Amino acid sequence: MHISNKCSVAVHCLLFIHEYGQQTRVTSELLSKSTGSNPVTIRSILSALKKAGVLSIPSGTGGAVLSCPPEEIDLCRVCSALEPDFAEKLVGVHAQPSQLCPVGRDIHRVLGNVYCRVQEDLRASLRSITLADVIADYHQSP
Amino acid sequence: MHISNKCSVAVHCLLFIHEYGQQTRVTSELLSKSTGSNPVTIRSILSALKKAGVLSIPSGTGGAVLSCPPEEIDLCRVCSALEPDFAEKLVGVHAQPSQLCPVGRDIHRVLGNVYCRVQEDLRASLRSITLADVIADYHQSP
DNA sequence: CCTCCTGTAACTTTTAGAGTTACATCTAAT
DNA sequence: ATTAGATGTAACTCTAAAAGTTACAGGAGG
Repeated sequence: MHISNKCSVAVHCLLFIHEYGQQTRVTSELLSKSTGSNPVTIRSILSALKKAGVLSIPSGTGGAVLSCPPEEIDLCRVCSALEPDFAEKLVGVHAQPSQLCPVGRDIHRVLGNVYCRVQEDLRASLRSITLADVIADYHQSP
Repeated sequence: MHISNKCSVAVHCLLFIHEYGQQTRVTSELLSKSTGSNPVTIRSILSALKKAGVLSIPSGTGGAVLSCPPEEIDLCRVCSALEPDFAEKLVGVHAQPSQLCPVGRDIHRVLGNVYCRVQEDLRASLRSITLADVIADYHQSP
């Protein structure tokens, strides 16, 4: 029923890297402490973001830095990096409708058409929010 | 990462009831056969839709009928009936960020602001699709 | 009053997500 | 060169939410 919290952890990491990436070597260990997730999960998230061209990690020495201006890192890009077909999986579909029933035979096609619009709307919504927005919000007082 | 497939089963049931509710007594047993879900799950779904004023079920004798024109049954209403806070749960948030870290202390507030917009967009998207659309699609040839 | 249905509660099964352990590999510094 | 500290991944376990299952009380109509 929800997009996995990897997305939230990823945003947390990106914000952290933006704030401290210049001054500190931001390792998976450090991000693990800050997020409360374990280092392996962090590494798999950073690895996915790296493949998506969002950040880079000097091999051997470590320490993540953004390789893209925050305005160009939108949430759709982040979610896609973590889970390429996150939008398709948004709404679950029952697997075994009866093929003997006219409704059952057609329901997958019908739901596919319907959810397709919802998926595109979701992607558009996520595209409209960038890391720059998150950073701006972070710097506002509570 | 997804809205539970109850939503899909619910749409399946509503479509089935619209198509056959006049001629047949549509019981949870029958819907169970058509959807491939078990009767108790069906009953809990129908029960929720009943509370939302979408359909009615004569007590004792059974057999669901729509109590609302299909144009007024949108997917947001269906999802809300099944899971009142489905939109809030859309994107998972990591539970234990470090309170010792400036980013960790604020991340929940920031993510709340960000996801709020996504949630409202999702609701609007789901509101734009009604059972009438689903029925129209169903009656189109594949 | 007997049968068929719904409404629910309690328990079990399943499964996806996250955590854990382990280790190969790379780089820089000593 | 060797060592220390980092990433990249694979394999396994743990956990929690969703769905299935069993069971039974209660209403309506023949």
